[in-house]
Amino acid sequence: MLTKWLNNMANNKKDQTTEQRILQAAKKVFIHKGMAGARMQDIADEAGINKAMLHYYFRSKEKLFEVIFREAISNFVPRLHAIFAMRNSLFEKIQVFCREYINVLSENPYIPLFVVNEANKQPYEFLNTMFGNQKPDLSGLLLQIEEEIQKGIIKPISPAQLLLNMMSLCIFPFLGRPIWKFLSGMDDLQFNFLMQQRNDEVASFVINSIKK
Amino acid sequence: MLTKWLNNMANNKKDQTTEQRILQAAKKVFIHKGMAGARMQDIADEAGINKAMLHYYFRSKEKLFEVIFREAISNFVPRLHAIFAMRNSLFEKIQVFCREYINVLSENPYIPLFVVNEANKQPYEFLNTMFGNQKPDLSGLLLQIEEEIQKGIIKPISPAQLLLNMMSLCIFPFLGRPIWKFLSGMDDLQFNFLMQQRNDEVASFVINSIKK
DNA sequence: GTCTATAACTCGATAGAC
DNA sequence: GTCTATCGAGTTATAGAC
Repeated sequence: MLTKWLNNMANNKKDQTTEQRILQAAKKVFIHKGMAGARMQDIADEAGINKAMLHYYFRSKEKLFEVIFREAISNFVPRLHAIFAMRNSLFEKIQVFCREYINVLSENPYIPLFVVNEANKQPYEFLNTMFGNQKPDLSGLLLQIEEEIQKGIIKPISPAQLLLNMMSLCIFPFLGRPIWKFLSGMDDLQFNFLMQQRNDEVASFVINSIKK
Repeated sequence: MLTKWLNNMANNKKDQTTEQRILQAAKKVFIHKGMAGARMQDIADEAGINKAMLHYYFRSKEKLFEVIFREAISNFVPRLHAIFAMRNSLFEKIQVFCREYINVLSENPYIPLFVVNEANKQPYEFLNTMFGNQKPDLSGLLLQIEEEIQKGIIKPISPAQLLLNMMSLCIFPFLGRPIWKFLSGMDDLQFNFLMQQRNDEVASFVINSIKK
């Protein structure tokens, strides 16, 4: 057990357990090709093992996919819930929303494409599973926006549009990354720098737009 | 020929040629399931014809996909090029950019997911084909932003971030549509209304944020 | 042009030796 | 635990009658 744990700590391929190598390979292949496009053979090749081993460890392609997916969102969804449940001033909320969102996605840059694809195929079923049958409650935030407009603190704007704007600004770059790199000619290093910079700037961009 | 043309004009299924019905069905299925997830049987069923007819008209699944895709972007890409090539004031440019972008995508709401997916699989090859080996030139717009900041017309902002913001605000809603519908509880009608409203509001949102 | 039947192939899954 | 070999379901693609 200790040996296994020690092995787990090493990132070196040779020191990884087969199970870990499979998980790492599957993640990569599923992200690039999606559930339908991914082949067990691709995953086996990527992991440098035999196809039969995949079934030995995870029984089926579907189960393997599920493990990957649950691991990916297990850390992600609670943080989303937390963001929507916060009780701060609107400007603070916007700041935390953007920072947390971009941080979470920077750590898991493949999640947006993954989620967007599955959600497009099986919206209700997939998203329900993803959010553990408990969808984040937007109404608190939407109501707060409404109130701040009434009070004259921010400029009039449709609360739904404002929230959609925030989501767009935080999520899109991770979906459009290859397109942006192609158009701008940036390399990975430059793109990552852009994302880091963005972490500070997005909230300001939103707040600048609505503050009086 | 005239008869065929007249047939083309009718949207009624019975008056369409088999070829048209296949294309329409294929579009629908490919959008919902992606290239890998789509089944020729699904397309045949959707078109109300036999599977063999698909091959009679388009030889292979790959060729059919290609036809759908080329048709989809043939109208799309030139308009993108035009947007970047415009010679107006920055605020006018932002307005046209957002309006044109959202208009184009409202007419082809499936393109973003399509492009984002393909671009993630084969960035360079795919995007080059898509843009006809002639990538839109961002530098004009980026330079103009730089200049307006120097002149003190707009607040300081990284030109790249500003452009990425505009793209995010215009494109993301079409990718995140099912997620947004799930979270907000909106139906298709409400969502489409949101997009129409957005057409007017996005440019204002951007301009509000950067104008002094 | 359209259909039925079936060949050819891909891919997930399993059996069984080591 | 790991491998090779192979099965069987599901799919793309084609042959051939009408």
